[in-house]
Amino acid sequence: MTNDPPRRGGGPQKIYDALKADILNMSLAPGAALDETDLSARFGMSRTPVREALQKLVADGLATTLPNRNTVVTALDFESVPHYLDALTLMYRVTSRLAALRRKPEDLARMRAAQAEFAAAVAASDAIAMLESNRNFHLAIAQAGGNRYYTDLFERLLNDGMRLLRLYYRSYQDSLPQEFVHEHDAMIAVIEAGNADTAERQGGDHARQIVGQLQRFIAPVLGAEMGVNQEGKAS
Amino acid sequence: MTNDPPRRGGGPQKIYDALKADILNMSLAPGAALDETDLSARFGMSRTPVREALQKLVADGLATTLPNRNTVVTALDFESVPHYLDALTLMYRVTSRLAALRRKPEDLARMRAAQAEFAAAVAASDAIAMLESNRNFHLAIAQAGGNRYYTDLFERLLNDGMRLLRLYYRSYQDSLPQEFVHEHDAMIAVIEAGNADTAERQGGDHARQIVGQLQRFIAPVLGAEMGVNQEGKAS
DNA sequence: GGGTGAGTGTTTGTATCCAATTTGTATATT
DNA sequence: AATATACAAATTGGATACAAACACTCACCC
Repeated sequence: MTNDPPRRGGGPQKIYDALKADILNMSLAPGAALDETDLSARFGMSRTPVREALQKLVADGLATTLPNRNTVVTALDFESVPHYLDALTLMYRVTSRLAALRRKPEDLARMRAAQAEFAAAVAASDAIAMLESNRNFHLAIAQAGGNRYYTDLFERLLNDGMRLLRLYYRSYQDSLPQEFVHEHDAMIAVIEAGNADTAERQGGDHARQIVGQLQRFIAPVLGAEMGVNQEGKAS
Repeated sequence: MTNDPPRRGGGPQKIYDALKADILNMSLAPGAALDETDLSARFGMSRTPVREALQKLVADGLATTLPNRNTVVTALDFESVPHYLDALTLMYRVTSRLAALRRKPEDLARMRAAQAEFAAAVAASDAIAMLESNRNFHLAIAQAGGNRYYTDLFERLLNDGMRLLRLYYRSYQDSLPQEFVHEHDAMIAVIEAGNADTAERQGGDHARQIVGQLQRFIAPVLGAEMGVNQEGKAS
């Protein structure tokens, strides 16, 4: 039993992974400061690997920086949401179609593993695990298509989706719908059968549901119903 | 007349810009080593900004690195060319359609400026300037569409395309075709007119031409015609 | 000739230090 | 009270130093 010390080079990745997870599940809020000196103390490393990790987060669009200013978690920019949803819808269709055309047995195994985690998270009402495994499930579909240009874009879209949907589910007290479990199962079956047209349609439908979720999220709760004629009196 | 010293923070960007240009025009060949210590000496800066620039190139896919190994210029991977062309074709259509739907006057001005540089480069038989201005022209079209998810992917595709097409034109002694100048003019007119269907079709046609160029590049020159019956005697 | 180990040189990853820039706070002025 | 100014503290950008990891060469052995 050898206890080899870790080889050099893993520091930045460890910091990156931890911060990325916090950003994606909204533990680190949009606009939150990512201080080199704080993070250096928190992870017990010098600022050099911290800076490298932050640069990677910036490259991924998860953090934003300006010269001589501290790095912050990237905002969820309302103006870009329609652009996001447009690209998400297209890429759900593209990745699903390609997965149906090109998937291999090991791709299906990866989808099924992620789906099992998704189902377990839904059963446990664990919203964060659900969002992570959902992301991993759809990423596995994209990877099955084998085109890294599409996969990279889709991964960025899934990352942004995780943050947006965290808001959505949090506003519904993390109540998770079981029908998505069935939908994922159906997706796997169609991709396995190589039915590209149906896969693409399913992908598009799935994206439309996300559009609906985000539309519900921004729907007014009280504004149209709350009486404003008398101070402090709700009608 | 004040001679202010440059503010801090521009070092990495300067290195990045210089290396990126060299990578895109194939002055820096695929696989070429990007040594921190060499570059530190070349740019007259410490390794810290060099490392930052290299990390950005890695994030852009233009350089590739492994732990404790030097960074190299990313290979032009033959296996991914069909994936590349698939994504390129789709994204030419998407960006052209969006540009026709959403362009503003300043977008058109930017397209026209890039197109003027393209025409001048073609007239001067300057292949590198032609490839750069072609990239800038098509990027301006993508930016006119206003969706940064599409623009980012398209920019990556245009970068890779610059490297591939550099090979193509170099193998034709940098002979540049005039008809692309007319095609770009036609694209601008259609986008200005807001004709999304025609714009999309033009985008797809343009991509198909690039497919044709790369197919010609890999066509055998001698293999099918050169006699091999007698040593050293060509038939 | 081929394989192995030791020694040397080079490069990379990280820590530490220095200096520029920004931010926060205290004090003075209106 | 509001604003301006001065100063200190904190953070970032970059340089330098140290050590781990790798590449290369040479000597030795089979």
